[in-house]
Amino acid sequence: MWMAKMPGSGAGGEDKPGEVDRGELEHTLRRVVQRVGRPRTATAFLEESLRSAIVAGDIPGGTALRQEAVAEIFGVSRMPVREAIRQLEAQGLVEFQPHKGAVVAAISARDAADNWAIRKALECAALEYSIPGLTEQDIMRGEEGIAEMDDETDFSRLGLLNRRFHMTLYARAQFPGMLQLIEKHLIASDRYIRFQLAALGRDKMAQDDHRAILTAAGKGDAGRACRLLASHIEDAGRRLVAWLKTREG
Amino acid sequence: MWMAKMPGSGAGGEDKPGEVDRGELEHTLRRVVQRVGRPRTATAFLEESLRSAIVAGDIPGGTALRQEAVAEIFGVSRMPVREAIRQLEAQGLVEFQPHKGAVVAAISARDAADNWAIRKALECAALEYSIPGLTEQDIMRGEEGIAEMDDETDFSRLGLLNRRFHMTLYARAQFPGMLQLIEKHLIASDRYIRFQLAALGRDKMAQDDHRAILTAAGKGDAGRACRLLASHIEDAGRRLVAWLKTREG
DNA sequence: CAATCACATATTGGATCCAATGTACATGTG
DNA sequence: CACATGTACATTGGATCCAATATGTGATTG
Repeated sequence: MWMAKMPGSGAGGEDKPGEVDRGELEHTLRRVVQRVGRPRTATAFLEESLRSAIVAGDIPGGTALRQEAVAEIFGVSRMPVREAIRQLEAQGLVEFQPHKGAVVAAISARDAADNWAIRKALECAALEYSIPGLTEQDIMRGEEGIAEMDDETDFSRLGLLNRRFHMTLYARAQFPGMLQLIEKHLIASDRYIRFQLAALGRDKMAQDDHRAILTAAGKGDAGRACRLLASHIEDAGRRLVAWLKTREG
Repeated sequence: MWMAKMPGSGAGGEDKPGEVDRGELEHTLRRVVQRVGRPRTATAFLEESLRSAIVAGDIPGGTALRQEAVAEIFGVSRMPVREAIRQLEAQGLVEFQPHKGAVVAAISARDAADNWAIRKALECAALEYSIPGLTEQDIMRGEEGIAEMDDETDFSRLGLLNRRFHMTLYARAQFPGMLQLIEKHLIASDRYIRFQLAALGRDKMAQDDHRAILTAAGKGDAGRACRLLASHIEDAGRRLVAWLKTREG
């Protein structure tokens, strides 16, 4: 059984400068293992775990993912690690170079700008498609989501709640692939949001935006709702990118 | 062996600009080979080949991709096949089930509607970002592209030219990730366009659309260009989806 | 002394083998 | 006869081994 022999083998923690701290990576990954549970294949399990750890910021950008190290930590061979890393590369979470290996994609102002521009385009379109189909129940769920966010103090859950709120707005759009693409980019933006939250604290204005958007959507006023959503995303993106640029420079 | 080795590839490979005469030949050779698309790894080679074959319609939707069979055809082991299939799955070109295998994603009206909705949202946004930066040279290149499409009779090249034309329109948007996403969906839509072309023949109206969009973009009239592009994509999508639905039902 | 080359080492890419899983078909039982 | 079960086969998942490639270090040579 591939998960049985987790502990024991990799205890010797040698930390060379400029490389991954094996002990720390091992520790965080083990925590993630608990959270994710065990799916049908080792590859899927690794993919879930690594993605979760990356978007949660547990593995910082720039970290090299050595196949052998990851394999030992999870108690599997290098092969499922390779396949999982391939998948993560296609999802843009790691950068990969043949014969050199994979590193966790670094957080950058450029990527953030990209992500927010894409989100703005897709989410506004999805909202427009979704509004005619929104039910009162959807609106109620949105209000509950906003209230939950008001009460939430844990930054890591805040990202999840924010994502869920946005997705409820678009839930009635007829395009499942579009929704999947949006969710993927919302997950990616979680990394950035959490980064900013940790440094600047939470942003009260976002909640006002959320309320206004939901109200407009509830009235079926697609034009107003889309304009509000556009500036909601654009403002957040602009603030984030500006802050990241000061950090980079 | 599945590919020829590069001559002299073992050397240090540092390219010093200026006087070093020796390494220049090697360097230029390497660049040429790279532009032509020399695959660095078997996995990359398989991914390219399979994607090209799927997009071109050489492998029809629904076809099961047996790892062993593909491996034999390409003269490699199953492992690079597995990794390539993983990548294709992440790109949405094949559907994958654990322990069952991969099948080429089927063409469906539903997926087409999804693809066109996503493209409309993303391409309109990209055009708006790009227009302020468009140069006269870009416009000229667009005109050349339109002319090339007028003359082209080969359907498979027509898709490439159409894609290139669209991408020139968006080339000046500062969001590389957005452009990459658009190109990915343009490639996916090639499958559908080719399908339709083969059945219905080519669509003359699209060329009029292209000219009108390019003219508006050349004048810097972003509003008009975006409206035209939106209806260009929407019309084509609607016609395609309607046609696919009659085929399915 | 600088540049280059040769060699050692670490890491990934690919091949082959074995195990696990799913499917099809035959067989037994109500 | 319908349905459950067991078994054989096909196919994929994972482990281990070997080969190819990149990188770092020290010797050599001009």
